[in-house]
Amino acid sequence: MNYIRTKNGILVKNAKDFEPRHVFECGQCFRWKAMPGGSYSGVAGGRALRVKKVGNDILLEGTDERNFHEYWAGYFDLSRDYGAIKETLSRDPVLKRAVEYGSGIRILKQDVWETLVSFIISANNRIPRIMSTIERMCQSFGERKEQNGETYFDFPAPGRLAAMDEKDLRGCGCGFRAKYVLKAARIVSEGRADLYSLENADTEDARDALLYFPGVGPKVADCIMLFSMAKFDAFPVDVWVKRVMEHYYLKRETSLAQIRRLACERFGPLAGVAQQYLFYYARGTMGKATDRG
DNA sequence: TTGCAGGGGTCAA
DNA sequence: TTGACCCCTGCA
Repeated sequence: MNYIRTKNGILVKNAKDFEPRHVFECGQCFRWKAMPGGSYSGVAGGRALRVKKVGNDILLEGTDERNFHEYWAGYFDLSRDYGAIKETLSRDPVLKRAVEYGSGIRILKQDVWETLVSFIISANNRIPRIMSTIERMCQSFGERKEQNGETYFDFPAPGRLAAMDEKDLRGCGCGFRAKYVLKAARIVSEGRADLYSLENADTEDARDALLYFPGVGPKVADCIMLFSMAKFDAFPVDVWVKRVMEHYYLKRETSLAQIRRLACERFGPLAGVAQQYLFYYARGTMGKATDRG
């Protein structure tokens, strides 16, 4: 990819398949906030960043070239050709519309531990509350850092959360998910599961391993694999994806497991990317979407 | 103003 | 297969 250094950041040139609003509001991440003027501000990988579209370019403010290469280029999946992915998916007439609607979506490569906890919290929950719960957890238990005079908080490490009580986590707004987060933290910090090795496992094996965590069912496991392990054949089915799949493809009430199976057959190794376009399309066009950040 | 249903699922029975 | 689960919001 092409980029130039600026005074306090990196300008990625001709990033035509990168629209910050699509990337940050398609439901894959919870720590990016929309700022006045259309930029997004967030924390990932222990680093703070501001992201803004400038014409056809993307300005990443608050990083240097080293951190850009070490972290952000991978996080934003910048080496992948989403134009080619969209072309392939657009052979399907429904996906063609969905891809046009969310043309700037990219699948982020997020931290596995943070993604595990975030999606445990997402169960039967709404986006604004998920975001505020995670932010409170970070402020209460995450490492405090400063960058250009601004304070931000890292996502708390497994050992840090493992040392807490259930009531501490309830205090952050986790609700009934507090016990799941706590147990997951203890499993990871005690070395009973190696989250980061799952990236190298095949999708079915990684899925089985994730289902071992309390609070992780089929949908959450698929989200973790798609949004932190680049397993693009994972197809998370939530109510919106169920809705859009039944409406445009299946024409009848269908079980979650069956929708997942049919989608994987139909979309193959790009099923997860297709899911993101369909999800964003459904959220924007099908009925009420009152809880969008 | 108050009350109630329901939400980007999972668990347990 | 079904109800309970935190708690906040929208709506009657």
